[in-house]
Amino acid sequence: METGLELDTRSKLLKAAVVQFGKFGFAGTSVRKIADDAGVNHGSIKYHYSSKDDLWRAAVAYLYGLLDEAVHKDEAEWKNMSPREQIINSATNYIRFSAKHPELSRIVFFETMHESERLEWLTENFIRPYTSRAIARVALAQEQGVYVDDVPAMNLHYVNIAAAKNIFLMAPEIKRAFDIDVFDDDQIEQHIDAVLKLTIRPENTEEKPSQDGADADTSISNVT
Amino acid sequence: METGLELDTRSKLLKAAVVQFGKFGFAGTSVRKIADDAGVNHGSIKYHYSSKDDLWRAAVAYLYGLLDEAVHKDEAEWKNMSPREQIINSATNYIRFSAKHPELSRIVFFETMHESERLEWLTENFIRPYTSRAIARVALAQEQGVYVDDVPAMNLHYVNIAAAKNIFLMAPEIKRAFDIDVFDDDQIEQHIDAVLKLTIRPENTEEKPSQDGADADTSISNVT
DNA sequence: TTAATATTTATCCACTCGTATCAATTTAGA
DNA sequence: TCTAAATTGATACGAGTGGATAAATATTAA
Repeated sequence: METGLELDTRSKLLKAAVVQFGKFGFAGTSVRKIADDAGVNHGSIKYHYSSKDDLWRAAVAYLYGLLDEAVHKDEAEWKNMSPREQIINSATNYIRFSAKHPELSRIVFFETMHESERLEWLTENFIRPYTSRAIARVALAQEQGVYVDDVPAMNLHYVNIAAAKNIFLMAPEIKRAFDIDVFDDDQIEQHIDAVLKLTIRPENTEEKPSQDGADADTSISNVT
Repeated sequence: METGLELDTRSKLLKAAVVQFGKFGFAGTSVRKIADDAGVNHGSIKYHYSSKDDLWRAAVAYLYGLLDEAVHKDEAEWKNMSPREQIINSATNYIRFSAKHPELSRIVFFETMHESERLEWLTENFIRPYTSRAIARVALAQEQGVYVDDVPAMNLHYVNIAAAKNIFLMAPEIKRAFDIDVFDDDQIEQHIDAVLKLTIRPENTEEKPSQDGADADTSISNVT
């Protein structure tokens, strides 16, 4: 049991749970719908996960695992990169993950405006440690001249992550209102390029003499 | 009936609905809880609003009314302002509104990832017209040098609004994880200052000769 | 005061929810 | 093959849901 390899009822339930919780949140999701989507009897949820709450936690932990994997997948190469390149690399990976799994942000968001044991668990186990590290990285990058430094690191951090993922959270709206699919690869790359241009300081602002602005486009977008 | 002045059952229900729908979304909110919060019998909802759905629509329309009012409250003075000052003014008002009524963004967000008649109504009546105008304004401001112009207006728009409001949507998280209340007036002003610094081009980038960077802080933050 | 209307309250109903229970079935080990 | 465990399936239950109905009360007009 629990080898991590099974692609059966248990993992089918997890996948379906990610989708449903991502769309409707904990309160708006019914375990019967999850079971239907997974193609299994709803009694099986009680067996594989002791409750709806447990299934929700499993879905969250699964997604945070994917996030961590995605953002750090090039970590081995960071030692060969400048601070600037590291930031660009992790930001790019974060944006790609946000496009691939908007569910995580949504699930967190659903829980965010009211007290609950779920929120407590979420904060202690994921949000606080994750955000603390992220803000520290932002502050460091500010010192290194990668970000502007006349703005508090916390504000900058929340602007950064919002800039990165908001467009994907709005995706159905945008599709509906303007018939643009922001999950198209082209759109994703365009958004990466836009966010990096908007959030990261031009390379030659302070120290170096002006180099050349013409190919900033490619230099900023094709790192990974 | 319906004079717009009554501060009674009907408006008490509306206020309570805004709060509840903002916290839990349509699916997660029960009309009984709304009635309890308003201090009235839940049967009254059927009387004043014909259904939960109607009450939700009324709450949305009410909030969009407040938004419009907030963003355009200085519109009379726009003719005396430079394009840059207009953008700063409306952005500032938008951020203040986002701090005062994070419910609107949340309510929209709850509906955003799945099809429904509510989403259709929302898109047609509010999102599409509102966003179209906003993106057009962004594009114009790009031409006028207020925003950077090497980024598509749509991406810039979604980064802008995300940067403006995300921190307030994360408020309970931030309070919980770092004990910071982003709704404090100081925090709000700090955030306005940060967002304007991050999204709006420095005044002297292109045309003018470099003037002075020292008081950019006050010049950008105290407009309204 | 009286009659008509507007509003509130108290129940009721059909339905969905999460979950508990237990039988049926499949799988694995001897 | 036989047995025990693991897994799945069918059903039931109490709680909570939105909405409907009609009685009770408050308000207004005559």
